[in-house]
Amino acid sequence: MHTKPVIPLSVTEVKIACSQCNLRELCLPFGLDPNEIDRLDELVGSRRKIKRHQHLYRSGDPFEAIYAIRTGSFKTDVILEDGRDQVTGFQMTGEVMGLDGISIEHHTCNAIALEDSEVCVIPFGRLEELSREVESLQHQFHKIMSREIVRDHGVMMLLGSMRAEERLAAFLLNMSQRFTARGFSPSEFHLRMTRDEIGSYLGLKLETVSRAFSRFQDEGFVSVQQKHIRILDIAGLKALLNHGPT
Amino acid sequence: MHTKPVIPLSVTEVKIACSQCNLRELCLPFGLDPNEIDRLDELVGSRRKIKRHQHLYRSGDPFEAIYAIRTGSFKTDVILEDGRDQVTGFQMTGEVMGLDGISIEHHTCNAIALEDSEVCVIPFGRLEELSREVESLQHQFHKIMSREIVRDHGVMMLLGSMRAEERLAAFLLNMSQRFTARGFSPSEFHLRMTRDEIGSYLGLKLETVSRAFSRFQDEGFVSVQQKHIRILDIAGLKALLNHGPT
DNA sequence: CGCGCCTTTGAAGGAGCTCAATTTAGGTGG
DNA sequence: CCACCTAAATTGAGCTCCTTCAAAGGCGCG
Repeated sequence: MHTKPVIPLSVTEVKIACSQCNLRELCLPFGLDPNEIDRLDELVGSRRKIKRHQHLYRSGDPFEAIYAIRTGSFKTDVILEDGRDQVTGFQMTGEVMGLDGISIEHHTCNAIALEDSEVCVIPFGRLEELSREVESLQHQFHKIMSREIVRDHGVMMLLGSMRAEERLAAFLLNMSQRFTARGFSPSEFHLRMTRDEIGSYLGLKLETVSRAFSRFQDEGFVSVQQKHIRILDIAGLKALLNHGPT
Repeated sequence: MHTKPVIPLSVTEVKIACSQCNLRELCLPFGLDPNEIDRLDELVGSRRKIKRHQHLYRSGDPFEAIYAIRTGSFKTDVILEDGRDQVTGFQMTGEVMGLDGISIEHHTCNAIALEDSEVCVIPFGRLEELSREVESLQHQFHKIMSREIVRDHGVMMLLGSMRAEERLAAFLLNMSQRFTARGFSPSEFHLRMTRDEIGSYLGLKLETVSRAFSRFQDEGFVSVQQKHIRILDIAGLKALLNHGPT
């Protein structure tokens, strides 16, 4: 231990700054000038690594910070007293988690890593402080919260008025779009969640999800190999959505 | 007309101030000291009356302000290209509408009055401005946005994993609770929305809603006379929720 | 390489939907 | 003030889509 070699700056120890982060266009720094980003950097003190299947936070935990995903992905879920649970969202890099906790100063859902992941910890009190000084940060934060509300409305729409195959098509198109926004292929990606988790999110049983995947494959819309998805006919999937019931 | 008697201050012309508003405990002024409330008052310039079935705003309208309900009630809905629509929420006095518009600077849903109503118009730019100066206002605004997210998660839970009767029970209990918070009876109230609108919100057809109401009445949980509801057995309704599927 | 978890697929059953008829309430005009 | 008229609500019967229950296959991880 005493002979540990002196490495001036190991790669993993390099301070990861918002200004250097390639996710800044999706995340809190969006719209800030370099000076302001530096101030945000000071605020984002620590980062946390979360292993697959581990909780970032649990429902009931005191709320202290929000989290931006640097690497990996998460699901959030809500659990009822009787044991039923529902996945309320899947989060990807650059997305912010924990906003639900502001309301009652405790988290109201669980955040669980779908793969080994890393998040930036953003102490909420200090974020409010800084956003009182930096207008563009304040506005971007409000946009992020609002976006979450809009997203939730979309899910309500999906759960309330779409058939099983429409829900899955909407889900796949949404994933595709988010992968695209991160510089990945729009048509080929790897789902990190199980059929059961997709089903929970979409208000369907895992068997129904599996059957819908099979059906999409038979129809030539996608190629499905377990969690590996290749979209062959985006227009076809979109068409499924706009035809309404029956 | 010319002989109109001079009334120094007619009741309807009195400036309605946040500081005087009996909804302030539910609304934006919550947690502010009298001085701060006065500053908020200056910001809430105008009020708008909206007649039953009229729109407060429409999806696509440019976003300029958020709205706090002074009297009456509203529904918000989202409409898809294919014509399907879904009610995303019912809003009561003291609740804030329009938060979805912040994200893309346009409203993303319609807000429609369920009865003749009045709202306080809160210009959003000025709200951001003032909340940079008034910490407690900033925090209360964040709480209100967060509450909306939590509420939406609850609806997702309901739509994704509850049976028809559970959904209606949850809906009734939620209404009861919100009426209570406004000083009305927890057990007797008048619904302002139709069965069709309830159904849309709960992801059910209006016939299913109607049948569930009838069933609740047969079981002695509630007394239903069209829109007039009397809850006879709150515990019974709550028990419906905690029994899970099957 | 074996075990467990995830996924796929089949068959039967049920919750909620669709279609349809009737009743009721509330608003309007004579 | 009452009759009318339309919108909303109730109720029934058959059907559909999704669920449930069950079994087998496959992938990945230790």
